[in-house]
Amino acid sequence: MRHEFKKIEPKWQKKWAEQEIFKAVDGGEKPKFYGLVEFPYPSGAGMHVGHIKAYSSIEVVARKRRMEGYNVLFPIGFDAFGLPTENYAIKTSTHPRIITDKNIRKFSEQLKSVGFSFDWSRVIDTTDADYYKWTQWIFLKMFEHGLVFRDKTLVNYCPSCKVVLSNEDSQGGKCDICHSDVIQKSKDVWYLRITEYADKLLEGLEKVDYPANVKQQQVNWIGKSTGAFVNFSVEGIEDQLRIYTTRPDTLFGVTFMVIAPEHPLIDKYKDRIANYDALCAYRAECAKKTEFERTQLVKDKTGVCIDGLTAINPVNGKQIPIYIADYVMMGYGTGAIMAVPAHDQRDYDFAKKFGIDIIQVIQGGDISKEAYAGDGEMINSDFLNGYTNKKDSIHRMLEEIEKKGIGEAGVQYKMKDWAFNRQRYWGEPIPIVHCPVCGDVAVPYEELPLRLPDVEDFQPGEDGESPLARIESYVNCKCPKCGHDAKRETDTMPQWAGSSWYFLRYIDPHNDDELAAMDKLNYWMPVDWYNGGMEHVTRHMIYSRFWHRFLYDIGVVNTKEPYAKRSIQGLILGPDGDKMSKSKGNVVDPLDIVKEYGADALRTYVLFMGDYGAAAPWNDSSVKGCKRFLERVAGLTDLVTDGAVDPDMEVKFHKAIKKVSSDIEATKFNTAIACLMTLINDIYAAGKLSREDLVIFIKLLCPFAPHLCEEIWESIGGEGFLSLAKWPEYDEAKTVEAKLEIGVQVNGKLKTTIVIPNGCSKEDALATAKADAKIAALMEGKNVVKEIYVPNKIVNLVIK
RNA sequence: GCCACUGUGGCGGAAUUGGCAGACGCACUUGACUCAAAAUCAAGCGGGUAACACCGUGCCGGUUCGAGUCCGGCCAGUGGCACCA
Repeated sequence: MRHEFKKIEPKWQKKWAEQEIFKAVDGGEKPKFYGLVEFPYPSGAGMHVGHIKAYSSIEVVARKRRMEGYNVLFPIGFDAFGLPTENYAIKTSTHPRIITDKNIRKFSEQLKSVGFSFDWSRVIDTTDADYYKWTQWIFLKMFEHGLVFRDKTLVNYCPSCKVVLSNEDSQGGKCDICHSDVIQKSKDVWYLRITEYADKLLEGLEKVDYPANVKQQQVNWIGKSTGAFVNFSVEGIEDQLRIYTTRPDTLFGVTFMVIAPEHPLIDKYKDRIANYDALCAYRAECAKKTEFERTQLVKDKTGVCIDGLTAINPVNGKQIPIYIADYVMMGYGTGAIMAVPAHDQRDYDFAKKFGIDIIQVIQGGDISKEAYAGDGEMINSDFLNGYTNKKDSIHRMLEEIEKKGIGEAGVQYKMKDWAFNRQRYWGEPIPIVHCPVCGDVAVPYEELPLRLPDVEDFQPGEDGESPLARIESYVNCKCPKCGHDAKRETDTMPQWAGSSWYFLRYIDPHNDDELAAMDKLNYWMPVDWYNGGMEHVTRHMIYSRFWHRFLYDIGVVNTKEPYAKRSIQGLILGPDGDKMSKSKGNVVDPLDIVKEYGADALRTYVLFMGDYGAAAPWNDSSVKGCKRFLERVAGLTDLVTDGAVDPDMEVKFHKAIKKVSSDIEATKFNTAIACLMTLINDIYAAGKLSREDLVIFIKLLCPFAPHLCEEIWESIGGEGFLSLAKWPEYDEAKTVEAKLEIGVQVNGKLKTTIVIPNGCSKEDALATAKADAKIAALMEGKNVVKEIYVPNKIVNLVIK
């Protein structure tokens, strides 16, 4: 048979669609498998080869599971709210709804042309009011449970996109969307109290099957530290200066304190501060710096001493000066620190610059040169002197602190609360009404969805106001509580909202009464296997785990964690080895590949190109290699002959079933395909194969190249769809050859190989080895000191 | 600076976890077929040698009968976090 991919690929795609063979059924006797891939953002550029690689892994697993007799849910949808579409809408004066619909159509066609076995009856679109109704519903539930709050604070603001960004969206001080510098701006911000879930998010990681580096990154992101809050009294004022430290046991080494430039203490006591103007000038200077500049680790510390406020060290009564400096951040801890220059490099640099005393309290290092952060005996520390164990000295100091009532043990997280509003049009409207009498009032649940009104102009306001703010009919409303004239919140939710729960909606996508029915959730959840990119490990995954855990806590879902298992795909780089980008002109369009080599070749190649988790450059010639392989597969039909079973070939097939099966589970798709290539080489070398063996071969290949395998199945009179046929099984006893070739070493160096029967005794193996002419020559006139035989693996003779 | 990972032919990458390094694919070379080219088929393909020997998994050392794999110390690179108190 010839491999006419242009003819057979559309043919089978049509048949699968018509007979809906990938449609998931809720419930039943079969075991369930819920495979999930990160749904695409339907950009105008269309599908990227990266999408193909990302989806092909779970595609292969889902197809294998179906053949193994599972009831499989493998859905797809579109994460369609967001800035790129809105920016395109502004540029082209086209409504984002029109653009989104067009892009979704294009994406769907493209996905279908690759033959992915998605259940197309469950497609969701986050911009569909029937969908975002439930996004809003979850938000209101969080509001109801005190997880939503509003604050006027300094936020990350992108002056180019005119939008407030979360920390996650402004990593490195650059806007995640347009990459311009993010500035700090005082704004009214809606927050989700994700920090309240920090411990639950950490705890949840213990039971899930994520790659170790993924877990590690999430742990780092949450950034839990344990330490103590200590209150320092300040001479002449009522308020205490509260600090957070991880080393309360170094309290005797405190020689100054530092507060963040934005610390409220300064304005509160400006009358007592002699150099208030200088402090304000310094503060203005800091505000000009971008977050990025400010967080650069610099030796050259800046700051100003507060003239008029002096703190008292609560353990020894010493007077200590207070500085403001921008190396202390308002956003972490209490925005104030006790500085121990002897044992913290930042404090050390600051003390050196400002000529402040450095008191060593931990023995070790050379503090004339740098701070000592290691362990050692406590010195100059009164009752702590002589302690050598960090844990013990911290414990002892905490006792003292609590006894004196000057503080308490506490924890801190690097993770901050989630800034949740955006001053943009193309997002879920935040269902809150501002009433002059009642304050912030939730839109009643029965009024959901709160629909996004149509507007003509999507341009954000100059002062960073949402385009919705200009629509009076939308803004002006009555308070749902008291009926007073009120105004709607006009900001929308961030891009991450819709993707924080989408996997739940696939389970029950058309339910008008609930986000998903509990019996269906009970059946399908958790997601058994979720594949995606490393870039979503700290944002989307943390957010969705947070939402899911909240929904669990209020009894809406049945599992604490949404994803039982996570895998990560590596990037596909351009043929030049650089990251693919339009500007570099090294982008590969998957549709071009489908046209030239076929969907099966494309699918096979993206999984064959290398270690699935690692980045690898695209190589057109290698795609050709995969196409060549598929042509040889098609040619197998011409080799089918009746006849006796070839025992060598039988072992090869059983080994292949075993390897392909286990490699798929281990995301080692490259070696699974290589194994089939080796097998086909062996078949061609033999020049024939049985019909039964051909069936095994196409079953093993079917998850990778389903169109061709279906076509072969049909051509040899197979019944029904191969995609639903039974996955082959192997017999462990038949995976081992009767005779094995093993290496023979002399003094640890390989000299030759011998053939021995499988499971042969040490004596026989050694005798065979010694009988070998080459080995015999090497042993001539030498004594054998040691004889090693590792069964079925190696013989090593140590001679002198 | 901190955390995690990686380093193997001309290239992408294998190596049952301590047991024949380089599977499989690409590229390349030679031959067959062809008027010719492409495609296909056959053979070869780490270095070295006429052939052996021998040398080879970033570098230095160690453990072991045996190390790509384990240990110690470097070097280089990737990803993430980052004045986090």
